Amino acid sequence: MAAKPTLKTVAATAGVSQMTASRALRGGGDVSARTRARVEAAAASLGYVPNRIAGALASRHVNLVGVVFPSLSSTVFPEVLSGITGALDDSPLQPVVGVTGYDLQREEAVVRDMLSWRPAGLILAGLEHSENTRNMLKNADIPVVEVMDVDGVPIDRCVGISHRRAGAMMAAEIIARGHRQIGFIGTKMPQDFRAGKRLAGFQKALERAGLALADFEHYTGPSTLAKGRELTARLLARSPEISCIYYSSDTMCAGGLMHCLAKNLSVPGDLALAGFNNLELLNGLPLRLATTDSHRFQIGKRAAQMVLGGRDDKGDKSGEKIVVLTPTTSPGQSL
Amino acid sequence: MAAKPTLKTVAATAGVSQMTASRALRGGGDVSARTRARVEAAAASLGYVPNRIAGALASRHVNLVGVVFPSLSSTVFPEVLSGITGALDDSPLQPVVGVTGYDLQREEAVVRDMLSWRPAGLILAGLEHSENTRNMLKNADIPVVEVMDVDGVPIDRCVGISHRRAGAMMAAEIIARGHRQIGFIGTKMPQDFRAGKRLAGFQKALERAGLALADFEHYTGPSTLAKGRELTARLLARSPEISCIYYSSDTMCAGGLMHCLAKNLSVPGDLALAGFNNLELLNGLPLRLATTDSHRFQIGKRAAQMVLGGRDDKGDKSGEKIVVLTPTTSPGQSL
DNA sequence: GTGAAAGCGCTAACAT
DNA sequence: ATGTTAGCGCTTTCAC
Repeated sequence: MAAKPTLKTVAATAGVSQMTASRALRGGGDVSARTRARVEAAAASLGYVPNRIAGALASRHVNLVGVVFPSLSSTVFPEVLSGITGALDDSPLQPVVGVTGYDLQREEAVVRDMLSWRPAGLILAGLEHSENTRNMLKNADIPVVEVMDVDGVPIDRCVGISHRRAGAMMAAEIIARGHRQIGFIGTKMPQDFRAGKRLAGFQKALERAGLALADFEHYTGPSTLAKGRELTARLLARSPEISCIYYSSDTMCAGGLMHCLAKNLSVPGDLALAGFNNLELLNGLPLRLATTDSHRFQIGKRAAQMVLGGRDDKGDKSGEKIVVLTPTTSPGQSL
Repeated sequence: MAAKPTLKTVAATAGVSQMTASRALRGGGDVSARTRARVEAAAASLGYVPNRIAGALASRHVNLVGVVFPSLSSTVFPEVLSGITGALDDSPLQPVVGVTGYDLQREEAVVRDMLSWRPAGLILAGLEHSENTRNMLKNADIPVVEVMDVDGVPIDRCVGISHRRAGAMMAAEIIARGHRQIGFIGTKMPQDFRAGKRLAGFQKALERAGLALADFEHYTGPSTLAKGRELTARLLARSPEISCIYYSSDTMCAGGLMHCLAKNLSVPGDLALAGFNNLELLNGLPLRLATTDSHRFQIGKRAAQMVLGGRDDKGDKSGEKIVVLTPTTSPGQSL
């Protein structure tokens, strides 16, 4: 097989200069219809695939947006991504995803790597980053959007909800329904800052009502039905007086419901349950679980719009730099 | 803020030539410890981020592996991705993900786009592609690995299971347990070739046993608990004689279980259920559902190894080009 | 161990 | 509407 054809080859085949071939293929500038057709035919016959590396180097424009997420294993971040993709779909930009595994050192490496490709913008989850990451991002000179969380000081732009507030809101719902013995099941906090903030907001609201958490369980790794079930069983075995459990994730909460189904506990009669995120999963359950919508799709969409609006070539540096969405709490049938 | 520092800036600051700075930063060749330290200090103080676009153009090496999946919304493809990431972790290569939405035209665009960045390899789901996609891939001159499915002719390399066989295997389990009135619930086939092949294998096995599908329901879009529940209800309402339903996804099957829980149907006494994939979700359910493990993590891992082994610089073109994994069927407690 | 020259494949800017 | 020149920021190659 011959060496990969370059623009030069295409131009020669079409009998025009490289520049004309370049223009013709990019559909831009003034190229006569006949010339364009000839160039396109040549490109097609040669199986020419443009080399964007060269193109990007020459034009100093890269139509890529870096997206850095802690994980893709729950449906949470893919939904944010789908908001991003949607907003980028009728733009020249394309998302490139990197995953950190909730590890700030790894995040630093991923961000460094993304920046080395000189993307048009960067979207990343959370406001907590290593010192080096923050510095790189500050000097990157591209729109940087931190998403999901607004409890903190963003580097550049930011879209999300207040997780402290989300926790406090659910606490209010729970307290209003008369629960006094309240348990919590959540991820080990240092890993997941947003879950930690929800718990903090939740506890603060309890305190203000003269209450405190009756008991809690922590876990590491991904949220699963099985873990939710198991930890619910364990928590209840140890603290049978608990009448309501707040989970840091809907998946865990659904696991709690599975425990109740298996043990014939009535919800919310014997045990009330509340989760977080408003995942699609909740729709098929035998009972509507209490949850708080985190507006993931919307967050992704707004973030992408911020990147689009914040690029050099746009004068639109005016747009909001911080967008605070309001978490929506629904009590369902489980409180 | 000053213009982004380049290698030239770093070299000047460190008082060495560009070449020496380049070598020092890449940790390669012969550079004295003192020189290296000076260069590193200069780079750090300037906040230098190397420009890989230039590096890639000059070296003609890109340490990226394109990964093209139909979707990231179920946990299926993220699990394959995690297998890929795991295998790539102690290599210089990094995955870059593209999503097609089960649309072959979009796949063509995504592949074209990826190839224009000259990745070191490409991993994509399925064996069905547009004519153009196949041609691009054939001429790409990099390892191309088609994953998930082995029922067909791969372009280059391939790792997966036979979905026809998976369907046939589950049919055998179901028939062996005496079911004769068997229903099917699955995605609209043209969209998802693998689901279609499972159904084909399933039906063929039924035929060989002198049976036929009693009834079926199709749906579009993602598999959800809610849809599983709803379609199960609809199917049973129309064909109450059905004693077993085969679903094209565990999520839908779990939705079927939710229907049974809500309607107080005993499983498998009143209705037997079988899904596909062996998703983590199954672990927390009140009952172990029958399923077939599709070995997603393993598939990702092997695919990444094939890319690593197939690169130009490796002589290892010897390795297997087609790896057929065996789907593992488990009847659980629902048949 | 270090440096100088050449060029990767394309596009911006300026001709014509 | 098309061509020419220069150069993007780095690495390869070869020289010392």
